[in-house]
Amino acid sequence: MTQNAGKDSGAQTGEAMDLGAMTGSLGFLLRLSQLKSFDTFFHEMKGLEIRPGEISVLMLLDRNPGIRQGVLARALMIKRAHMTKMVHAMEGAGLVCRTVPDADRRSVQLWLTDAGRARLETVQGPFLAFENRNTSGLSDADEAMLKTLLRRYLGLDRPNA
Amino acid sequence: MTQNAGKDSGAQTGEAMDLGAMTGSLGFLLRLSQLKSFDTFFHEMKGLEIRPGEISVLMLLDRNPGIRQGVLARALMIKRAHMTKMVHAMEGAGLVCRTVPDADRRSVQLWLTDAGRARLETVQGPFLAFENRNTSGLSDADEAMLKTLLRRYLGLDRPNA
DNA sequence: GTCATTTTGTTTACTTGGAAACAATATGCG
DNA sequence: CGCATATTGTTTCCAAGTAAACAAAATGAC
Repeated sequence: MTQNAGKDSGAQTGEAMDLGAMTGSLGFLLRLSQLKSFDTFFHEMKGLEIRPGEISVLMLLDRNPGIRQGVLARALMIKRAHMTKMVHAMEGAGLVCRTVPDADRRSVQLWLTDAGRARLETVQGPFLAFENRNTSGLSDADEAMLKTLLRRYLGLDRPNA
Repeated sequence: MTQNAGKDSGAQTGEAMDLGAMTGSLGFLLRLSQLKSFDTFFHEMKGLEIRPGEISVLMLLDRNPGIRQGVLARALMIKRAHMTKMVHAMEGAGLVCRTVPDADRRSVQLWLTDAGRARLETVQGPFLAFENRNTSGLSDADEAMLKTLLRRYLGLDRPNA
C-alpha cells in the first residue's frame, strides 16, 4: 500500500504512470480496451454519422427479423428502457418498423424497413474495414485468440444458455 | 445480407439470437465483455458504495502521489472535464486533496488523504476478491492469456510510449 | 520585454444510459 | 371463471460522461 518515488514532496509531474495492480484487473483492462476500441471506431467511421449501438441494431435486425424489443435489449446487454428510446429514434428516422403481434399484445416485434436495409448496406462496408484496422498492433493470431477468449468469457462459444 | 428463418411473417419470438458478424467484431465483443464485467463488479461489491472509477483513482493515487489531474485522466482514458468533477466529488468526500505546484500554477497535483488511504484499505480486499471471481468460466490459463492480449492491445506491455 | 500559441483545469449544455414507478397484457392457481 | 403474480414496454427522473467555450498560466517567436 505504498508509493512510487518515496521522495518528500517530490511527486513526478511527467507522464510516467505506475498502474500497479490495475494492469492485473480484467475489468480495468476491458474498460480501457473498450474505450480505445470506440475511439478507433469514431475516428474511422467519422462522416458516416453512425454509432456503435445503431450498427449493432441494424445488423441484428437484418439477421433476426421480427425479434422482440426486449430480446434485442438482452442480446446487446442494455436495459429495455434505453432500447425503447433507441428504437423510437430509429423508427422516427424510418429505419425500423414496429408491430404488435396478436399472440402477445404487450410485446413489440422489430423489422428493418427498406431504408434500414439501405442504411446497413451503406454502413457495413466501412464498419468491416474498420474492424480490420482495430487490431492495433496485435498479430492476426493474437487477434483471433483474443476474440476466442472474449467469446468464451461471454459464454458465446456454447451456442445457447 | 439476408435473414434467418426466411419464413413469411414467421419471426422467432423465442430467445434464440443469431449474432451474425457481430461475434467477429472485436469492438462488439469488448463492449459486451465490459458490460458483463461491470455487472459482476456491482453484484459483488454491492454494499460497499464504491464504483469502478473511484477505485481506480484511489489505487492510482496511492501508487502515484502528486500526479497531475490531466495525467490521471489520460491514464484512465476519460476527459479532463469529467475528471474535474470526479476529483471535486472525492475532495468533497475528504478522500483526496489538491495542491497547486509553484512550478506550474495552471496544474493541480492530487494526493490521497488519510481517509482516502483508509477507504482504499477497506475496498481493496473485496475488489481483489471480486477480480478472482470475475473469470466466469475461463480457466486460469485462459484468463492469464486474455489479460496478456488486452495489455498488448492497449500497448501496456511495452512500458512507455 | 511583448504578443501569439499552447496547455491545464473549469464551467455549461448536451447525450447516453440506468433506476424506479407505471400501465397493459399474459399466465398460473384456486 | 376471478384474482394474484409476472412480463413487456414506457415514462420520468437522475447519474455518468462528452463537447465546446472559456480563463489563467506557461511557452515560444521576435
